[in-house]
Amino acid sequence: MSFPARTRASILHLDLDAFFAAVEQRDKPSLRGKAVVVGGVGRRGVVSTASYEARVFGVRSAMPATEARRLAPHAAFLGGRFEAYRQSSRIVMALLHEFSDRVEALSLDEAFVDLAGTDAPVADPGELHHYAERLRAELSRRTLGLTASVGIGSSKLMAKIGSELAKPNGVRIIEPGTEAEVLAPLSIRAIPGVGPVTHEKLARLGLRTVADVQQASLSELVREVGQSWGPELHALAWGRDRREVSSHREAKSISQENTFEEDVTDRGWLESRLDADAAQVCARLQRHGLFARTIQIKVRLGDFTTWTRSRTLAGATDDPERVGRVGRELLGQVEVSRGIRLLGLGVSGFAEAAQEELFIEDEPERAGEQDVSVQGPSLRRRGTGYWPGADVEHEAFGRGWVWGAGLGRVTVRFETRDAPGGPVRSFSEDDPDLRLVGPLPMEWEPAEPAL
DNA sequence: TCTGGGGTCCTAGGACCC
DNA sequence: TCTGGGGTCCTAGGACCC
Repeated sequence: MSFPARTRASILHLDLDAFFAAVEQRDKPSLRGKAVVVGGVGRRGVVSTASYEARVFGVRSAMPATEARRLAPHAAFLGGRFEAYRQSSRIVMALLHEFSDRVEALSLDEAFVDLAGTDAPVADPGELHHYAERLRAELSRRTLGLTASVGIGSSKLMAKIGSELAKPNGVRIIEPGTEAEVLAPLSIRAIPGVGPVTHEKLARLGLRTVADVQQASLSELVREVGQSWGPELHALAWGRDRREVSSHREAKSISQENTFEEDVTDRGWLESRLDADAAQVCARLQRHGLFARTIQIKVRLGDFTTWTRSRTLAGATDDPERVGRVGRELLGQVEVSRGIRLLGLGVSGFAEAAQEELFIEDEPERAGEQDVSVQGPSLRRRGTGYWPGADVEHEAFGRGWVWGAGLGRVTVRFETRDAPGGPVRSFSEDDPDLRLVGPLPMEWEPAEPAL
């Protein structure tokens, strides 16, 4: 870490505004200008994204859906269409790659771009502002109306702080040399990595703003938040951040987990869930040509107590039978009678080739090995049926989206992006003329998924 | 009707090795 | 008779991010 600090505003951070909700409003004209909440629609769902109209009522990301319904009972609560979000995300990432070959996607709706060495006018704030506006305009054009906020600064930290200050639908350039003074008045929560726990620890020391942390002694910070995070936090408070934009980050783990509608005490049923999870996780391993050595399960009880159990094998594998078997054995170490709220399975410790096991560890044969049919406590999940917000097509009425579903009925609003104002009709859930479909294709969609 | 799902990174203790 | 010391791997838990 001896490379010099950047002296130019050459890092750009882009953040799509209320991304999931904005895609829904774009594709569902009757929801434009309305409160829209995207998230889990089950009993135990949480909010992924709230439209700005819903935020007026206090609805926020990560909030329990029950609370969101209480705050904004009239809002549209949708289950989410990840195919559509991925589609628009690919368009945005492809656009960013036209500006620089160093793009680091942080999630579907966020990315860093390294502008150094490109034709971006990084030395001229006025020109740079125009440049960012051209990028945002092109983004809106290609995504049919989504908006993004852009921050540009001398580091990842300042670019991200900039896009936060620019929200929604704006640009903020933080000029080199002004970092510490821009940061000073902000809450320490503005620094990425400072969550509720660190916030509380620092508040107990009387530190609330970034300025407070700038003035704090290093030893005090180390004592409170640790040997690694203390010095890091102090540096970030002064705007010192030399992290590079890295376009090729390799995955370190793959996992899958499910929260059940009701707590589960049936061990056999949980074991069959682990087999299903293992199958999906291994399919992803195989798609990426990877093999894993460590298998981990995660168990959450009704009272939110969370346990993990893991085992590292002598050799790497992508075999769902084997991963499932290890998962079930790990579950054997866990008391299940209090009721399980969440069960998950993950793999890590990747290798690019399988290794022969020198010996097979203790792996008892199970009776009824092939009986893995999954049924039981209401795993009414998407994919098995209709959910609010889903794209559907009807033989006679054409394309529309699910307005409501339940009690064997589905209500559909027949409208699309550019054809608003169609009729609303109800159908039986097993009406053969009605089916789930994927999102409509988009002109700027790149041929190959960027992944 | 409290609290998703997919990740990353850090800490700390014990085993084991030299 | 007190009980070195450092490095690496493994396990479990926890903070945090979107």
